[in-house]
Amino acid sequence: MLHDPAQLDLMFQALADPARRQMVERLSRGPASVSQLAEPLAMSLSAVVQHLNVLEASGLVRTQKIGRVRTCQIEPKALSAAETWINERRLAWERRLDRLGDFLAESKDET
Amino acid sequence: MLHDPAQLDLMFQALADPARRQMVERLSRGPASVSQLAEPLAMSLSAVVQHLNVLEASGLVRTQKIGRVRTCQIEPKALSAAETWINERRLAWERRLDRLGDFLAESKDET
DNA sequence: TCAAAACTGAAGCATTTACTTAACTATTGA
DNA sequence: TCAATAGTTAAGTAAATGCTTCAGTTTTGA
Repeated sequence: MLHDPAQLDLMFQALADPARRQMVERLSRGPASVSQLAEPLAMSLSAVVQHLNVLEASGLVRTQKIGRVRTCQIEPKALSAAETWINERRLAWERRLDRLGDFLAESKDET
Repeated sequence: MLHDPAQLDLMFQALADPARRQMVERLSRGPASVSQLAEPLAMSLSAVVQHLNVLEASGLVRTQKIGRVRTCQIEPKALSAAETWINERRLAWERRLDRLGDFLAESKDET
């Protein structure tokens, strides 16, 4: 599950659009309806729904419809998958730089 | 600089492709030439160069050409911009959930 | 009851993406 | 010197993206 390439594709792709990031920012401050998400965005409601579908497919956002209102909220776990991938890369190159540092320090000692 | 939407677009877009993530993973273990990056990928060298251009434009990767070999390495600072954005969202909803928890606890007291 | 509110879905369109092949330019090692 | 190596660039293409408009469907409040 974790590290599924296709899952990460969808996640990063979802975050690669400013409108969708804005929607995620809004939702990180609390649940919202589709209309509320649309309000600050300069595009049709239809376009917002399409962005929302992308976010939902990526697992970043979960929605439930009650009556005629669809309420959206962030799925915290999903975001951490992206975070984990980035952290692992960072760890890898930090470890590498440490080893490199050690190597250089040793080389210096050997003069 | 930090939080520049266009910059984040490029970054997340760059990470939204499995081939490019694989290249980043390879580079997080140390510098590599274009051919070395291409070796595990089932696509033409030309395609790899194009992916590399995307990574370079996003700021995630820096390259320098010496002789006929282009050597590529990760730009650590760039990755942390994406990390920061994600962390801020996580912080926002964690704070919100805390407040919500407090509110629910208080409501309970008031019975 | 019935118009307004809140979406939803389909079709169309311009742009971007992710490749391909092919032709090209430097560098280098024997 | 000169063929192999390493990469670059351009052109073409199929598919995906990010919108639009328009024509629905449910719900709901007066």
